Amino acid sequence: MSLRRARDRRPPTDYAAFRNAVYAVVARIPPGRVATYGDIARLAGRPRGARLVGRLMADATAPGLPCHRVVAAGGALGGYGSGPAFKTAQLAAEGVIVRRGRLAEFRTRRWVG
DNA sequence: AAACTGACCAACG
DNA sequence: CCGTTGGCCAGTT
Repeated sequence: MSLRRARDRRPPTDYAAFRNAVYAVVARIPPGRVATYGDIARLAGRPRGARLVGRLMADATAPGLPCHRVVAAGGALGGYGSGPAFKTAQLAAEGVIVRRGRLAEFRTRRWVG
């Protein structure tokens, strides 16, 4: 059989299914809690798909999807279509404080399913 | 078809 | 605690 790099690329996942899985996971993040793009990717079955999750969030049109609860690794804020100030405000409304682009208490606020 | 582009991430210095 | 670097993966040029 042909050698494949140990790096072991892509389990053959189809994008549509992955997208649905991502939406489903994001919808389950409780208010006042957050998950990272990488967390979502992993929970949706694509451990190295963090960037794809970012794309999906950027494209997401689904109303009511709490994409503001999806943040970057290490407790950084991560991006947001309507700007970081808006994301910060939405998090603040749930009691999650963001200072200098960092989440306070990220460790304990993080939701891992 | 090759190069570029992200709402990313971990390792390094 | 910053900034850089290399890797990631699908869409867009």
